[in-house]
Amino acid sequence: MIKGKIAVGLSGGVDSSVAAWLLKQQGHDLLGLFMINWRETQGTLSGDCPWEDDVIFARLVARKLDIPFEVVDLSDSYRGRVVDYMFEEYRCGRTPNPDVLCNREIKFDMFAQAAFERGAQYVATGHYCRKETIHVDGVEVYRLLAGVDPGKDQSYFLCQLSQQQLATALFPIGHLLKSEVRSIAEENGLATARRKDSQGICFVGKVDLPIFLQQKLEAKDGVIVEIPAGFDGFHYTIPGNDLHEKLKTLSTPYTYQLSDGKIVGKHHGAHFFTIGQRKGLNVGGMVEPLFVIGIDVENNVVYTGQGDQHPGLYHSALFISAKGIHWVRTDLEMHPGDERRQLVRVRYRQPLQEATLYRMPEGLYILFDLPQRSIAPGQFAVWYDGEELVGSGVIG
RNA sequence: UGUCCUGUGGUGUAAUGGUAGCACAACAGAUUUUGGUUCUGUUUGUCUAGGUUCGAAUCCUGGCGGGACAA
Repeated sequence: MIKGKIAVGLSGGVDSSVAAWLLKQQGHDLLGLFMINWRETQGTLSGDCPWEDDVIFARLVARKLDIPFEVVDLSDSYRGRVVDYMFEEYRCGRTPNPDVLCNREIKFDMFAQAAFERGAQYVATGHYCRKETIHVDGVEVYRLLAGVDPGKDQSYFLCQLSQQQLATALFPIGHLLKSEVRSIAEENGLATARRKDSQGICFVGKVDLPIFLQQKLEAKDGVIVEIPAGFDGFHYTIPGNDLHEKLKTLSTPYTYQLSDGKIVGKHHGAHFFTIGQRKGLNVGGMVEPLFVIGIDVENNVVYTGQGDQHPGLYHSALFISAKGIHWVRTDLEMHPGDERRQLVRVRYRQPLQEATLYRMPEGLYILFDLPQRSIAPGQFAVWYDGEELVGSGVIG
């Protein structure tokens, strides 16, 4: 039962506006909060202060609903907990997911604290996902479920939330379709009804990533190497009975050397690329497009393969170190030796994939029924039981 | 230095006398609360100077550039 004041994170978009409207209809005591996460314009497209327009819309909605409104500046925390992590991951040749961190570290941590300090008991957001409360052995357990709109489910971005964080979280629009959200906004005269959905890193806005990254990561000229499809280091299945060894091999990212291929171009820093990337390589004259299949930041080499069927683009397994495993459903945690069938995705909006999870002493192996395209270290693998998000982890 | 071959958009190629096409790249838009992917669209070219021809990327000559062989 929801009791007490609810702080709604108003972003100036239609989703959070409708979330607030619905709560208002239900008669809750509301507080609208707008958070500033990023104040700089360096590297951002579309020019100046993207949040200036947003805050105007957020305020309009708050006024319309007749609820108190306040702006909280969390840009220092955002820089320290999200942006610095981003730079660091890219520096290591990995591909971070700032929005997953933003939810774990900012919206459902710093922002929630700010809400609690203002007397709120709950924090509501405009995410397309649902929360359900059940009882396990007499203890309340929160389930994080996919949004009902199959095209908008955003549970992926909340994959790092804890039971504690879920306890005070509310997702008022998770049972609605995007189209329904739009029409509710339209019918009730919310100013955000027709605003374009936000894109890009949340609260920073659309950025030109290489330029954004160059604030902290320096450009270094290096070579682009094409690895032939016939390279003998690829494997999706391997013979043998030693499951553990097999999982280790299948989940290890392929590594290459200069001598494994031929130089086809130049780049300005291997750390600006990500696995699976096609655009930006600036290498033409190929029969099929080139995709990034490996990044060596030590030697500053970008390895590529030709065509979307190149074997270097696919892996049938991935590994998550023991300390990188996160259980949303802590009561369903796997222990060394356990094995479980789950549905898995390795990026937002990817259709769920059939897979088997193997918990070993050193971590968790996920073996897919079908090889998966461009699994990028640094991204989050998220596993579901049906529509319930059970756990997640950073791909190693 | 001599002989032979070759020179098409940013790159790789197609068109051997009749409107210069394709792929990749690049750029733009769409999709997308990460990165990336994907979709759609757009831009850009016959090395140069002459000649033959109704008409030349295509044939001829010179120049320039590249490659191979020769010494």
